[in-house]
Amino acid sequence: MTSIRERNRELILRAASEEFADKGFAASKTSDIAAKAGVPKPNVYYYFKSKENLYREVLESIIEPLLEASAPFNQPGKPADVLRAYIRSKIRISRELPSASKVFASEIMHGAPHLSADQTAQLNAQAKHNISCIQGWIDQGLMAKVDPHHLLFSIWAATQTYADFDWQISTVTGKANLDEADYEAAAQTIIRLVIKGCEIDETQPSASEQVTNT
Amino acid sequence: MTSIRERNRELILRAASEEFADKGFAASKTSDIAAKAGVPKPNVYYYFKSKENLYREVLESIIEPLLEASAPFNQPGKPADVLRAYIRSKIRISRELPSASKVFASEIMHGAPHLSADQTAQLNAQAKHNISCIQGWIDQGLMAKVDPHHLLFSIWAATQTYADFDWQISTVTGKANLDEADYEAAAQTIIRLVIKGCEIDETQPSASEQVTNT
DNA sequence: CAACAACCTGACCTAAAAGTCAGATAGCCT
DNA sequence: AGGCTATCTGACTTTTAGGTCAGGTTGTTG
Repeated sequence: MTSIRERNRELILRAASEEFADKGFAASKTSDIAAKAGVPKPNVYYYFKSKENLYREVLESIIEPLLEASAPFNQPGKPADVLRAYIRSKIRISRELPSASKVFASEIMHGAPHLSADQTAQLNAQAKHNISCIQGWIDQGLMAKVDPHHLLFSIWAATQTYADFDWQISTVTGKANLDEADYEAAAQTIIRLVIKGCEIDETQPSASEQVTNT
Repeated sequence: MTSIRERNRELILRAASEEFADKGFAASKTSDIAAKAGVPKPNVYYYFKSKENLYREVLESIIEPLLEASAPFNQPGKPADVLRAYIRSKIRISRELPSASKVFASEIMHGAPHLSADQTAQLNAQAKHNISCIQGWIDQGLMAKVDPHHLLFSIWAATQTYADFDWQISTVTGKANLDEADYEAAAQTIIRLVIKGCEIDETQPSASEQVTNT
């Protein structure tokens, strides 16, 4: 059993996630990560070749959950149902993987210098798919003409914010940690904004009623 | 005229904003900032005592614009008008002060370790005011019962995202830089979500029609 | 119970980047 | 002009943190 290896890698990865989330890549010290994980510094280098490698593994750990959050878009469904499920997935990630979420956000903020071309492509492809899915709904007259790009940006931002800006959220709400009810209220607020915002205006003729040109 | 001083400070501050926004505080080198500003490194230390000081000044530069963005909440107005104006102010900041915005976001993400107690208090007081303003509208039956905290968080997130996650926005939209029309579309999308989301449901009795209990 | 591999560790090395300084130069005021 | 202050600068010091290594310990397998 190589469970020593797995256990230690896990400990270090977890410590690294928190440290990178707290301070960012550059400001995090491998010695602090080692201390937090309860192992001597050279062990960090024994299991992960370098600080950058360690960082990349942390980053990698969030990619799959992020892609999976788009699952609702990958099967047919009514706009409101898909969007609702998507928002809930996104909020769940912010809640359950706050450190990795923050690391990812920080990475994106600085231009994704550590993301591989492949990872970028995967995320981008999924985004493109979600956008065309929304555009399809609009074209079919199933939802209002809300710019799909900006709609998605708003959903990403509103859901990510619970991981990324947890300090601000804590400060403003006065709670050190949000509980189940808070996350539920957050999800419901975002869902309401999105679903109401996507509802077809009675005054606006739906696309399907309009003449199609070219 | 001490315009040499002012000019140089300005050059360095601008370079520092960009550098800190791009790479974050820890990963930014004072020598790079100096190079970008076109001055020798010791001049950076001559005008600003330390890297941290320089950072704090960059950070400070965004506080006032941020507080000012809440101006619509500080004068009477209908919910929809106030929220619309607020969203436009926020988007304008993301567009016109992208670097400082990013530095601020990064600072908040990492728990605001460089913000003074006073600055924190000011920002928090304004947030509290905006929240109670929204709560007031709800109590008066002027808008739907949307949790004011989460509503604000969503607005902050959705508007900030155009500065913070510009890389993502560029990648997904395929445009290196957003133009006037893109920002207008962004503003309109967010405004639509917020305003529709805050509209009173016909099925839900307004607060003013309900019995008040202590 | 060897002997082989995996794992652990304190002490060390090195590079990079923050910060300093002594002395040069330029602007400004009387 | 003379002198006083502000500004500039190359070369230097110091600190910090990433990374290494030789040798020890522990586990595992025939």
